[in-house]
Amino acid sequence: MKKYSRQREVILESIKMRRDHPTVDMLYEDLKLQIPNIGIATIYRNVSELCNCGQIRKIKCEDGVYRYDGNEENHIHFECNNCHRIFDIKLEEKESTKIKNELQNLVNTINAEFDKQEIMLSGLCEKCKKQ
Amino acid sequence: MKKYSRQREVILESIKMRRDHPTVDMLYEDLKLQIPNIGIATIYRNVSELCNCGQIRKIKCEDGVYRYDGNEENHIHFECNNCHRIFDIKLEEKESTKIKNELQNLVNTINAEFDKQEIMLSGLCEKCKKQ
DNA sequence: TTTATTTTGATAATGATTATCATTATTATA
DNA sequence: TATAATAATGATAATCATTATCAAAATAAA
Repeated sequence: MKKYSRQREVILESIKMRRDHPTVDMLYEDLKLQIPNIGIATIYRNVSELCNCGQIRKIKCEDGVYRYDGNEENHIHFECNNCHRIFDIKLEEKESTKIKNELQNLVNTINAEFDKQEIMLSGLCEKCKKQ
Repeated sequence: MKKYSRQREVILESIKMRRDHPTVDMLYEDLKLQIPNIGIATIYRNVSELCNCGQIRKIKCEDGVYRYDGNEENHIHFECNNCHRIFDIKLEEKESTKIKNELQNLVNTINAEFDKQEIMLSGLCEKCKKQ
């Protein structure tokens, strides 16, 4: 049974708003401004819950700290090896289904049932490659 | 300057041999049989080094623990949501270049410089979907 | 062989995440 | 509406993978 909480609402709203793939700590710093006595454990609990019910995505980065993503568009991720920011690369509908089909075919080769995908690219972002 | 060590040699050999994407702990348990007094810090140090020089790959799984992969073939990963094993899905040369080209095009849309990719799929493996 | 340098193993420190638990907030019911 | 039942919170302790430290051992160079 899911019970309403203002904390969960504010956490979800913040993640959906932001495009910088925040860590729990980043969310904590930000949300303290709205709910000064919010506990960091509450944020851990809720991002975990929100991932489970598919409202946000968890992404694993090079530094090993989880980041959270509320972008609902079809997209893949690009992490810069230098500044370690994560960029969303939007997929057009056509591209997205094309990639999904290719991946589905690959999954068929091991007779598995395909559910989710996470494509993480890395290299140098536009800014960092100019140095 | 890289100095030889038997430990590093044995660690690399074990990772290249295995196809089960071992964690550091799994490697530790195994390698103790060959080098009984090996320290777990030595394994951490060396897998990290071997990743940096591109001899093996590090993969991040759902449980947050790093696993290591010495498979040199072009492949992507599939993690079973039930048994949490990780399967390699081999890419034929043609497929591999096709995917790389598609990803290259996507990276171009954000003007970044493409270096590496990691495609992680998930769902149910052949065995687990039969239950 | 001697010296310089790197690696090792043991272990302490770190840091992100999870577990615990009394208190508080939300929902259901009388 | 008041009360009981249940779930969520905040504080903090516990966990656990990984990293840092450092004296001793191994390797390479002189």
